[in-house]
Amino acid sequence: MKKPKGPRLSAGEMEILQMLWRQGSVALSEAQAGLGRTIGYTTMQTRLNRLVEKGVVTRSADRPARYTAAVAPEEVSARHLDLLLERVSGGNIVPLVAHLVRDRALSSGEIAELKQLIQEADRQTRKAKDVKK
Amino acid sequence: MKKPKGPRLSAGEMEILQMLWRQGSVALSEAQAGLGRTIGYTTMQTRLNRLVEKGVVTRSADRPARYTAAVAPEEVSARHLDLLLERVSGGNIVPLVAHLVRDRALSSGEIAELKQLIQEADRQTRKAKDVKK
DNA sequence: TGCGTTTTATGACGCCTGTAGTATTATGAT
DNA sequence: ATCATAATACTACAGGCGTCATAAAACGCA
Repeated sequence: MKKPKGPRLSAGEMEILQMLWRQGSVALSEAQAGLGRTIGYTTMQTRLNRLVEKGVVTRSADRPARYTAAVAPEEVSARHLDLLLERVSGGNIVPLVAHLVRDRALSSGEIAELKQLIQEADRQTRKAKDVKK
Repeated sequence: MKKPKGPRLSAGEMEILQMLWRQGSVALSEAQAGLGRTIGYTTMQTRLNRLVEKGVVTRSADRPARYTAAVAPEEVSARHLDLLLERVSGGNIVPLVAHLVRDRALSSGEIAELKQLIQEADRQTRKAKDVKK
């Protein structure tokens, strides 16, 4: 299994990436407008180009060039999350989940989904144990 | 409720903070040694001092000054996690938890704890609904 | 073809962070 | 009191990122 372990992305760079994930593929002008707040046209240009140099965004060759995210949200987010997990609780997921579900209003639907997830994990665990034993 | 919303902390700064959380309170020399890898003595000095200026670390007045984290791990981590949550799934915790429990070997104990957590959240949800209705 | 508009390319600047060298000051042992 | 050592202060510098201005090039329409 390869571990690309892409370059470090700052908060601001994540902001751009999110926008690209939302919009799909954008021209410079659209990118500028598509970002929530307002920044200079050439600022967006610079930032996008730097992302391209980093390899996380691609730029089309056609005239009004279109910028597209070259990395999947899951990919980037997973790395971030794993890092955070390591930091906050040494890889232990329970405290993390605890924080997530505590002090937060969950809908019945979400509760159901969560139960589902745990149930699945439970099955996996049991299966693995059977094999090992 | 106040929202201190501490200053932005880089990965490197988190590295220092973690060390302080582990060690409790350290002198400069200990800090240098306590970090996993090796960096210059004055480098650690500069970095710690900058953290002090930011208010996330305190320095004692006595001679070999002792540096101590001024923020709790939960505090910082919670902020990071909430940011990540916002980024990765627009505040939706289910996909995040999904990633956490999927592709990861959980012990039976962990499974139990997770079930417990969901159960609790479930109770909260029902109670709230009763009140509202 | 000429000209205004849009797109792209470059260059600049300041702040933050990691890195560390050098200078100064306090301590402690003799 | 003196001198080596340890601790602290001060200075410097480079690379990354956010910000943009200005210059150049390509387009499209009259």
